[in-house]
Amino acid sequence: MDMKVDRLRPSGPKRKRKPGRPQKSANGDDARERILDAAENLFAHHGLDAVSIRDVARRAHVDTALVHYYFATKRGVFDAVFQRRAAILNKERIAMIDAYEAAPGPGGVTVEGLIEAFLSPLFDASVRGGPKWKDYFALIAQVNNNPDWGGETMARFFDPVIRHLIAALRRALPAARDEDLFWSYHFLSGALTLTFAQTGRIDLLSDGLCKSTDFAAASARLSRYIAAGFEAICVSRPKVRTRTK
Amino acid sequence: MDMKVDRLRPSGPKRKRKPGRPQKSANGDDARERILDAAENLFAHHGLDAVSIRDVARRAHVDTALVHYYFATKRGVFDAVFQRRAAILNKERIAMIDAYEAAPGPGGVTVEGLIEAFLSPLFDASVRGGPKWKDYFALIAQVNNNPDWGGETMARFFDPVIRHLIAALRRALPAARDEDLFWSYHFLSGALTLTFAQTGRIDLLSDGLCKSTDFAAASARLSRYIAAGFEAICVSRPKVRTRTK
DNA sequence: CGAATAATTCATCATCGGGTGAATTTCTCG
DNA sequence: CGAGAAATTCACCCGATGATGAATTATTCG
Repeated sequence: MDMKVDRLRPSGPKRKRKPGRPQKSANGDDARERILDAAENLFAHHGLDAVSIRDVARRAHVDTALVHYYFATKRGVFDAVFQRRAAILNKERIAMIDAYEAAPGPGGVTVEGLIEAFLSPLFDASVRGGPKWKDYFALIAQVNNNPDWGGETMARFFDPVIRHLIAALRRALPAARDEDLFWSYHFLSGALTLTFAQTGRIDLLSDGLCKSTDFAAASARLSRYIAAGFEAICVSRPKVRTRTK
Repeated sequence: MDMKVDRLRPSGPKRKRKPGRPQKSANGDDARERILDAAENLFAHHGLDAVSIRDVARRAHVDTALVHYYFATKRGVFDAVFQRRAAILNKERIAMIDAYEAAPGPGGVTVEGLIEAFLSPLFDASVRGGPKWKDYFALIAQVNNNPDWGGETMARFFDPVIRHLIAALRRALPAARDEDLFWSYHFLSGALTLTFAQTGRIDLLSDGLCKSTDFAAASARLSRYIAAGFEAICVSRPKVRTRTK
């Protein structure tokens, strides 16, 4: 329940190996990577607090102390997991948005096109990147909905991309008000997040007709759905009374 | 991390007090209620696993053993919290949908009208019901996104209402395919859930322009947004290619 | 009142969990 | 090889945690 952040002891090797030499093995089979993979999987499926460092160590076939050696603290493990794939992703997403804006289809820049550009790296990674990427997105889903430190963490890692998207949307919807854009993005974020969480909810609700794991089906619908929402909120403003009460 | 469900010992009093006599106090100040309130608040803000029974007991000014006396196990506490407000809510929501279908506005039943009927009891409770209701919804947000047991739990408590909504939507959108309806609802669920989670994310993203706690602002936009999404996905089907690859 | 039952507290257990310092093995490079 | 650094393991601390049985107080009702 408490959330200590002080780091009393440095973690990891004091002096890095000289760069250029192979780090023990070229594939991702170092203990460090194994720990990250194990943590990613467990955190994604059970949540940060439900998983102990011992669980992670066991799954990585590694001693508990080694986890502390590399990451100092449990939160350190988490941050490392979170960080690992974020950078790759963000670079791709910004590139996609820019590419689309530079060369949209014949009709010019559309909201749907922007949303699609923003989302496609995510769905590409989860559909083609294998189970580890799916785990990672499930992890993000957890964080995004954590009322304690989720907002702050997400902001720290993903705000640049999102501001980039919103700026592009603002250009595509010049009449839109900022509040409407932010709330519209917020709803997008929620819809996306629940999909990534893979809760099995839709499987139960639809009696098996739809599958939580079927990101292709979600991807085929989400952009249109969200684009329509954006346009409904941000384009015509007459019916939205924002001065509430 | 484990999820024991076996209940070895019965919980609570073996014989209930005879009904009709006041249960110690008319207001909600019994220990039992205090425990539920404390748990609701703590679980909502920090998540189930991040909160100990001791935390709950401390906050309720009650001995730890009393919590076990009433609810046997930690999960028992959680279920009781979850259950407490669900029944009330569900009854209201079904009534609202039925009322709207029986007497829609001049234009007949619309998707937006149905969504609004479905959502209004929630926003009413959170705006007018005080902080405990807000806590409760934050709790639901946690559950809804929990990949471990979230889907199952949500289904157990809320599926009837949702199936009711979907049936009504099917009538309003006779051309819609079921997969599209389910996925559309899924996105609605995610958007709603993230709003209820109150992560402070939108506050950071919008530099304070929007507030996570401003459910009125969310409510003013969500129905239109979602209705537009439903219509985009469920009405015209040409562009959606569901047979992916 | 007084017995029965409910509500509540106390003391305690066994385990888990994060974290740590020292020891041990493995690797790298001169 | 052999010194030094990195990687990994071992043994351990100690507070927190879920849970429990017995004891104690409060309440109800005949």
